[in-house]
Amino acid sequence: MHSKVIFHIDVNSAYLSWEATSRLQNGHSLDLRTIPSAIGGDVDKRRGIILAKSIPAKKYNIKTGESLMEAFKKCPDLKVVPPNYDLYMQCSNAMVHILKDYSPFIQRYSVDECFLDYSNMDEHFGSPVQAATTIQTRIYNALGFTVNIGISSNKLLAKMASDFQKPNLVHTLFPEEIEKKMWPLPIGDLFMVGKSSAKKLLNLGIYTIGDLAKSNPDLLYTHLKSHGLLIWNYANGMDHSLVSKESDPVKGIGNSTTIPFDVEDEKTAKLILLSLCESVCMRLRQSNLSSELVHIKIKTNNFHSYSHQKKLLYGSNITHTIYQEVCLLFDEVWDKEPIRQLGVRVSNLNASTKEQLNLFDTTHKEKLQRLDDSIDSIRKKYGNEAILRGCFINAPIKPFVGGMPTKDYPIMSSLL
DNA sequence: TCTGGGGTCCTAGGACCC
DNA sequence: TCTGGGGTCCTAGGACCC
Repeated sequence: MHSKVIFHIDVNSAYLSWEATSRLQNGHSLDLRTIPSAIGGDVDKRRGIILAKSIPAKKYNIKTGESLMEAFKKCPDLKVVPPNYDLYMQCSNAMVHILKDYSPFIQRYSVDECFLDYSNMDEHFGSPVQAATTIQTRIYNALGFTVNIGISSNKLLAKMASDFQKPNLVHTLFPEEIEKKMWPLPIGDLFMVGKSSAKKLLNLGIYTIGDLAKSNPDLLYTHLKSHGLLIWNYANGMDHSLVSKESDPVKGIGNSTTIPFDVEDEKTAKLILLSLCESVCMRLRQSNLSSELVHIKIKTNNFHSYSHQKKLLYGSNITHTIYQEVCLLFDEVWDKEPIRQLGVRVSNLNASTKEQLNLFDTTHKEKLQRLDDSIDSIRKKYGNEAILRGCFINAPIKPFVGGMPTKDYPIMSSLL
């Protein structure tokens, strides 16, 4: 009847569930999911926002993205725990490992969300709802956390369905159910309708997803350009994107950091930029890529952001080279306002080849490249802070800033 | 005492070329 | 004195996602 059957698997309150599960496995008796709790950053380091919350915390109207201070005002007893990204990656991998038993077509959409193509699989694991229920139970029994699973004939509808009532539920949203299940929802619930689009739509008298579906696409184009047509299609349940096994090639690599204090001098700013370049360039090299476009971003202490970018004549992944370009960009654009956050990003990526180094200055560049290679291998062996540039000694700056998605974690069950 | 960090895609405006 | 239009590339900024 349905040509395709797509599942969207979404971990309920992922960071918080994973932390709760991990604590139970490590002998804690309290389940964080049963009390008002949240995963949050460090207030002292000016990173104090809510990253995830428990369902009891949700009842206090605590929202992801708001500051811890606001959250404490709503719920003084809120239990806040710092994030642990390594744990999240392990849990995510363990879940995918299970999902692979039910279809070869799985797309990791984020650390806590997957699409799975269940088309023509009924004879193996039963009807879509039966299979989804089986998957849910297996994940809970093996790994200790709950997921919502949305089922439909395309990815958009499956994703919308997994967002219905939570936790630990399976929902369908086939095209014939759109009118009843999706159209009454407020416009902001639609995938790809954020704050800004919602505001424009409200001004046009469009309040629900149904209103949007029935609106005139020409009008939408006038006010929201191509994005208007995209969300009109979504409101009508139309999406033809495929569950893609291979993850898209990386388009860019970046790291940014909020500094615990306002930076008012060039020297400190450049130290931070160097530490960002260290992590960005190491990631570049690990992917065997080089970059032809370097980009920096500055956020001031009053939250004004601006950026600057530059094309390179030749691709590079050498820390020293990228750092020099970053410094030039910084000098060209910094307006001397106190800095809260700095970011470095590289894009226009190509497979790195050593040939481009032969054009000129060969010995110098080869030396730098060998330096990077040795630093990389030391860090790989002994950790990112095992080796650091002399300028970081006695400086109040971490010599290596930035998260790196780490691969090849053992699956979780082997840790339990 | 406010307000993270990792991404992708789109658009407007200017430069430049024919 | 007036005054084309098509195309591409580049940049900065904004919107959206998790």
